[in-house]
Amino acid sequence: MYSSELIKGTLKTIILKLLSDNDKMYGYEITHKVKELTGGKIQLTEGALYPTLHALEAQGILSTDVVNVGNRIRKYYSVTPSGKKVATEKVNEFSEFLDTMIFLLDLQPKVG
Amino acid sequence: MYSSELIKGTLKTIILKLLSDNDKMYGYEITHKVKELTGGKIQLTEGALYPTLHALEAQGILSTDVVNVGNRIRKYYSVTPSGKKVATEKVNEFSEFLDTMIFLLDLQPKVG
DNA sequence: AATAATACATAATTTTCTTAGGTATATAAA
DNA sequence: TTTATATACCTAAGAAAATTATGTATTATT
Repeated sequence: MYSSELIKGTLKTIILKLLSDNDKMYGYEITHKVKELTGGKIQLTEGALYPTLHALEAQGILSTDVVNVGNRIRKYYSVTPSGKKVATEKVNEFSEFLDTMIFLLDLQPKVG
Repeated sequence: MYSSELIKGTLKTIILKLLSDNDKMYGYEITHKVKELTGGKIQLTEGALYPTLHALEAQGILSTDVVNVGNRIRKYYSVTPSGKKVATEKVNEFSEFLDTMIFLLDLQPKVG
């Protein structure tokens, strides 16, 4: 688990990347997917996640589809057509930022 | 210039890396060095820098040496012996975080 | 029956940064 | 010579983003 300081500012980028790749996901699913993919090193908190999802929806970047699963609701989020562009830009900007930080901190990243 | 959101949480790491490599630097020098090294993509603001330097000093991670240059003062910061360990840990943690983000966002970093 | 997991949400507080200002000296340009 | 720019420190009010702590409710497991 990384110090929360490090993860600051990455939430929107992570959400938009996952939703770009997965067509539709719901909040609870996002937190678990991120935890799984990072081996528990990044754990999104609901207090940060839900307000961010709501904000992205209000900005027209995400759209929602509320589904009933038994007696429980599940709110699926998808990237809107106009949101796709924003998502790509966010990820690209983060990628450039990483390159800058790798240079600045003189790091040797593992290449996948 | 990256969106400020992206840079959030990286200030301490940047400061500690620069001071680890450069023995001693003063605040104004740090902002200019970072701007120079990143081609203007990262510009530290004084309102963020100085309080952080003061906090790191209060924590015993940095020590200061005030020098008179003409009639002006210049406050040099250095990493203390015990601070060296903190600095290394910070940079290492950031390095691991980068690897995690590269995997999570499916990025291909430039290798230096 | 009690606990954990699923699934949503908000509100108070804290952390961190931005914006905007303040002080003062030295240098370059108009 | 006055004005602007650069050097060099600093703080305080406010905004932004996250944490922590709750709250509601259903479903599955022990």
